[in-house]
Amino acid sequence: MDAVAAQVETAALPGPCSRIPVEDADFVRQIMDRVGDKWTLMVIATLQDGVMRYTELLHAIPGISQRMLSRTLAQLHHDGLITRTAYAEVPPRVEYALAPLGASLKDIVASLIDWAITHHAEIRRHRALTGTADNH
Amino acid sequence: MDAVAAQVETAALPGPCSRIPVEDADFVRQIMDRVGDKWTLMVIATLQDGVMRYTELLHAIPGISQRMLSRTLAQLHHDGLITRTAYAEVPPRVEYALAPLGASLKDIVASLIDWAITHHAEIRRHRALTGTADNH
DNA sequence: CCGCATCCGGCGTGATACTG
DNA sequence: CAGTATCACGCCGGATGCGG
Repeated sequence: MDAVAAQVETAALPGPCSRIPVEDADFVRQIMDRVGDKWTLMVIATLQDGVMRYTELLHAIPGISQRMLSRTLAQLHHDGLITRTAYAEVPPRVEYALAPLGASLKDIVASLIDWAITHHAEIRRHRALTGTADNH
Repeated sequence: MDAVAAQVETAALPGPCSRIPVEDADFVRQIMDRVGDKWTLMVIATLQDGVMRYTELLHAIPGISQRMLSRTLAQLHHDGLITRTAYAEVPPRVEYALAPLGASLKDIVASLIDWAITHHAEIRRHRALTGTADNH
């Protein structure tokens, strides 16, 4: 956990990055559109474990639909974050894994998950305080 | 890489998703639903600089609508990630800033942005290769 | 049989206009 | 200036069907 945190700090250290360069803001937004998607994050997080098949992912990510899984996998593959290996066999088998580019996101996503596990109780407490108002 | 092989073996173990504790998986998903939202990430990233007003945020985050900004700010405030300070004055003034809980996410979000800036060129290149950037 | 493209219903999302 | 109400559109999810 600390190792991961250290990596995060290392990545965040180049201080002046606190403000997003205006000329990069658009690119950042585009990337965030992909990476900042809940299913994308969940898929990458799940693929941390290694090679997985379509149905495995479908089962490992509760609540995701086949449509969204297919689309997310296609996007990730299209962006070069994951690799897709299809075996022309019977029964058919398709295996997904993190490409190097996706692996570079691994630590960050792991940090996010770590943060979620660490702070979810606190968030739920805050939600309870602010009022029941569970957002739609 | 040997590390990759190790991960494959880990995945081969019976049971999905060994990284995320099963009992926390649901919580992780819930948190990811919030944190894994593009606007949430953009708002937190923008608030890294410090205190900001509604219109400032609206202008600082290209493409966000008033509705989504209000909603996102309300959610973040509801979850205790940001603070909301309203001055009963004319003209009205509302200032938003990261709460300690949100500040704990700062480094991770900064890493994400850093990653986006570092790799967006590579992603765009992959997109061009995979097909004419055509999303069916 | 698994992987995934397609079709349709419902809801979240975004642009505009309006209120305090 | 800060935020809400309204409406039309586009995206998400579930079921179905097909190809390999």
